[in-house]
Amino acid sequence: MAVEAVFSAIGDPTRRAIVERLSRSDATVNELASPFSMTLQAVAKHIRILEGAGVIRKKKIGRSYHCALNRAVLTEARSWLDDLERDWSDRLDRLGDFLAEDAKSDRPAQ
Amino acid sequence: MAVEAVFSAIGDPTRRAIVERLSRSDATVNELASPFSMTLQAVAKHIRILEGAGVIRKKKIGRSYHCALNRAVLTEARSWLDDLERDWSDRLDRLGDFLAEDAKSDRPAQ
DNA sequence: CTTATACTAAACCAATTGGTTTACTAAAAA
DNA sequence: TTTTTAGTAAACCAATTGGTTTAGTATAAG
Repeated sequence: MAVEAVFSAIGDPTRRAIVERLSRSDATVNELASPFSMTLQAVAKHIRILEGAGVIRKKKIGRSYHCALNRAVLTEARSWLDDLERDWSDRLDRLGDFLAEDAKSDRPAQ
Repeated sequence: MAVEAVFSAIGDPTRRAIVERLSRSDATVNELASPFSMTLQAVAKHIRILEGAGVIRKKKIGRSYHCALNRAVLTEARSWLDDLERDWSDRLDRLGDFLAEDAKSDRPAQ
């Protein structure tokens, strides 16, 4: 599916917190919202974005909505990073890193 | 360190394209900008965001700026996803998935 | 020296985002 | 039945974002 949507979904700190929370246990929308100072509606919006990206699934049980992570999509995101690192490593094995000497300084170039 | 900034940085499609491009070879700001229809300045802004997040490094050589991926930070992002998946899997091993197809009336864990 | 190149810096603008409030519905509790 | 709970839906708003243009700086080429 869309790795596109996944990264942009977990790019938001609130949504990453929700995802982390769900990695520990499934939870209802209310349970997910309670740690935040924002309104339930705001959190519900974030949840819908995560749902739209396929990061989580939601299911109505009684009058509450239970949420759970969708492993497949998260695995896809990880694969994107895996592939990236592999391509990068392969290339370095062949060519060497012309920026290697600067690797220690984190400062942006000027 | 700031997985925060990393995910929000690669949450943008233009910036992900830049990162993918850099996984194949290092490149100058001009080289990175050329495939895009937007202005050089717009791409330069994206590059600065990636740099600020620690995803890439930039170095002035002559009058051009050369960019390269910063493996460490990308690895961190991958670790976040790894940890997430590990926590999630561990929990499922212990509890089972209440959203699994036949939908038992399992209460969500706290 | 003069001009072109490869950028950076900053002002500016429209569209998107993240939040609010207000209003609604379905299910459980009293 | 009436009320409360657990949400959804939508209008609305301020701040951020992603783009532009204009202007400036350092280096290389003519």
